[in-house]
Amino acid sequence: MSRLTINDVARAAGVSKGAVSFALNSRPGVAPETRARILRVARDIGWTPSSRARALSVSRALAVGLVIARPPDTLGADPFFPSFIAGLESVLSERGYALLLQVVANDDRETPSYRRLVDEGRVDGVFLTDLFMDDPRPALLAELGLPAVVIGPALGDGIWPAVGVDDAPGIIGAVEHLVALGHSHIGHVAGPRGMVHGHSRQQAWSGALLRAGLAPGPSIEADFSAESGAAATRQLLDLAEPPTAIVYANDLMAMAGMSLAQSRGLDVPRDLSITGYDDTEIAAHLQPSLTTVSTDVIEWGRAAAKRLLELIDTQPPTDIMLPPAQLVVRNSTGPVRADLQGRTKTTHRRRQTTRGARRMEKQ
Amino acid sequence: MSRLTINDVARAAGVSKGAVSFALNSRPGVAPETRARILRVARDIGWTPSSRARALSVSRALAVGLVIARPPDTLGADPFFPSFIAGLESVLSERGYALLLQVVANDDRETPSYRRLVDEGRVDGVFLTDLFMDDPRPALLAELGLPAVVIGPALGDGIWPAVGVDDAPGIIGAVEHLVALGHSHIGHVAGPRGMVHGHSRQQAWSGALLRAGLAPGPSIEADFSAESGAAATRQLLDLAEPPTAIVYANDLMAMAGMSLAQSRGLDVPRDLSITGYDDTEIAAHLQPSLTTVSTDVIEWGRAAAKRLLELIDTQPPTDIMLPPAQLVVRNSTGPVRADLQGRTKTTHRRRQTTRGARRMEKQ
DNA sequence: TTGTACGCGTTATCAT
DNA sequence: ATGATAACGCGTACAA
Repeated sequence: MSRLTINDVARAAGVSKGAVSFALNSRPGVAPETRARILRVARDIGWTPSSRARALSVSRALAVGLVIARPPDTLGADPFFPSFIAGLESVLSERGYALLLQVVANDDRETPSYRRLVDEGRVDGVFLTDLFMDDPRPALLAELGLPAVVIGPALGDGIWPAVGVDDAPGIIGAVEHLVALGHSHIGHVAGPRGMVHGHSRQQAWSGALLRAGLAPGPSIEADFSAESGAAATRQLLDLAEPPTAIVYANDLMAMAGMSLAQSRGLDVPRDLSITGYDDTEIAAHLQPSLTTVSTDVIEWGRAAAKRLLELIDTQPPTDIMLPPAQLVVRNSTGPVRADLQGRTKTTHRRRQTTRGARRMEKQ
Repeated sequence: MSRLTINDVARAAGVSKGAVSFALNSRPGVAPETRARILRVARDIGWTPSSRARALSVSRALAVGLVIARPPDTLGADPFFPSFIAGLESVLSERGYALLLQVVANDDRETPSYRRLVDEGRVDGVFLTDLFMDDPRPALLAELGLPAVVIGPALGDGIWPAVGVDDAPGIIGAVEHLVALGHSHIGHVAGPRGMVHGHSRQQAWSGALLRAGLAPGPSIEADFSAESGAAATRQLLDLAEPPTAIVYANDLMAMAGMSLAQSRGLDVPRDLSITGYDDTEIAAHLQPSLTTVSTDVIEWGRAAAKRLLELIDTQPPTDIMLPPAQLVVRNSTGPVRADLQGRTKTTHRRRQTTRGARRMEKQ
C-alpha cells in the first residue's frame, strides 16, 4: 500500500523533508552525495510523491482536460479521438500530467463543464475541439483564466494558439487528382459550415476548383454522419447534371455515399469517383478501396500536448511542424467516363438516357 | 479567478470553516437556516470546493482511471470506446468524479502504468478492458489495493466484479437467423482467442451451431482489425467448401470481409451471408447494409461506472440489468442459394464451377 | 458550532 | 553552500 510519505524517506535517509523534496526536484542546495543517497532510499522503499499533495501545494492540478462536445453516437464512428488521445497521452504522461476526459452531449452543457473544471481546480488547461466559426469558448476560457489550445485550423481571434494539420493541402490534392483524371464537374459533401473544419475543407475545395479554372460544382452541407452523407449524395445524384466526382469532408460520409451510389447501380469509380478524408482503417479495405486524405493524428496529439504544457508553464512556443495531410490514392477514383468528359452545365441535358446507360456496368 | 476558499465563504456567512463544510456536505450539526444562509452565500460569491484540497483531506483522488491497452491505430477504428466513455462520464460527473485516461501502446508498459496511477494517488479505481484469458491485471490490482471493474464477460477468478453485455445472445441470434435462412455451413472469423471477448464470441458461435444440430463450420482466428478480417475471409473463401455464411466477431472485420467477397465477384447476400458485431454507425449505410449485433454501449458505460463507485465506497453491489445485445437484421444476410443448400462436407466438390457461376450476379 | 489537528509535499526563512 | 524548520495550500473531521 502506498502509505509511504515523504517523511518515511526523510527518516530513512536521515535528512529532512525539505531535503528530500529538493533532491527529488533536482534543485540546488543539496550535496551531490546526499542527493544520491536520498534518491536511492526513495527508490528502495518505493516511494513516489503523491500527486494529490503535490497538486495542493503547487496550486496546480497537474492535469489537463479534453472536453468532447458531441452526441455520443456520432462520436463512436469518429476515428479521430482515440488516436488523438493516444498522442496527447504519450506526451502528458512523460511530463507527469494526467489527461482528464469529459464528454458532454450538447453545447448547452458545455459551458458549465468548463466552468466546473476551473472552479474545482481539476485541470491546468484544456484542449478545444470541434470549434464553431463563432465559438464562444475561446473567450470564455480566457475569461476563466484557463489556458487552452485550439485543435484544428487557426481561428482569426488569436486568443489561443491553434495546433492543427491544415486541411487545404489534402483537399486540394484530392481535387487536383480528380482534375488530372479528367473530371470537371466535381461536387462536395461538406461538414457543417458553421464548424471550422467543415468550413475550411469547403473553402479548400472551392479554392482548388477555381485555381484549376473550373466552376465550383454543387456542394451540399452535411454533418459528418453516415446518414447525412448518404442523404447529401442522394441529392447530388438526383441533380439534372450530377457530378462525376465527389469530394467528401470525411471518410464516414464518403463510405455512406459510395454505398448509396452502388445501391443505385453506379460503379465506383467508373461512373463516379469518390474521395474521403481521414484515412480510416477500413478505408483501405473497402470495395473499391477509398482514395482519401491521411493525417498523422497521433503526432498531432503530441504536438497539441506539447503546446498546451508550454502555455501552462508560460514558456515560449516551440515551433511545431506537423507532417502535412497527404492524399492516399486508391481505387475509388478513376478517369472520368469518356461520354461525360468535358461536359459543362450548358451542354447536354439528356440525363435520363445517360443515367440509364450507366447502370449495371460492373467490370 | 477562483482564488476563493472556504474561508471566504465562512467569513462572508459569519460562521466557521467547519460549518461551511458541514453545510455543503449536508451533514447534521448545522441549523437549517444557517445551512441555507451558508449555501446562499457560497452560491453568491461563486465558490466551489477545490477538488485538490478535498482529495488531499479525504485521502481520495476523486477520480477513476481507464487504461486503454491497444496499439493506437487499432483504437481508431473501434466504435466502442467513445460511446463507452460517454456512458462512464455521465455517471461519474454527477457524482463529482473525474475520468482519467491513459493509453498504453503495448502490454509491457501497462503494468507500470497501473502502478504509477496507484503510487501517485491519481485514481481511486480503474476499469479493466480488453482482458486476456489469463490476464495478470486483476491480481495485480488486487495486490496494489486498487478497486477495479472488469469490462466484458465475467472471468472465472471472481476477484473483481465484471460488467458486460453477454456476447452469447447476440451471436446465437445471428446463427439462428442464418440457420432459419437455410444455411448449414456457417463459418466464423474470430477475435483473438486469447482475449475474453474473442473467446466468448467464438464459444457462442460454436455452441449455437451445436444446438442447431449442425457441425461447427470453419473458424479462423483474426485480431479484430480490418486487415485480419480480410485475410481470414480470403482463407475461408479459398476452402474447398467455403461457408455460405460467415459470422464475424466485429463489424470492422465483417466490412473488410464483405468488401473482399465483393471484390471476388461474389454477391452479398446471394452468394455469401455476413453478420457483424457492434452495429457501427456505418453498418446501416453499407451496400448491402450489414446485419449485426447491437449493444447499448452507453448504458454499459453507465453501469460500469456505477459499479466501480459502489466498489470504491464499499457499498453493496446494486443489481444492474443491461439490455441484452440484439441482432439487427439488415441486408447482408439472406437465404442460402438453392444449389448450395444442405450441402455437407461429404457432398459436392465442384467448387470451381460453382464459383464461376456465381460471378456477376448483381441484382 | 467553533477551534484545530491533519493529509503531504513545496518553499521561504534561518542556522550552521 | 548545506540542510533544518516551519509556514502554507484548502478542505475535512474530531474534540471541546
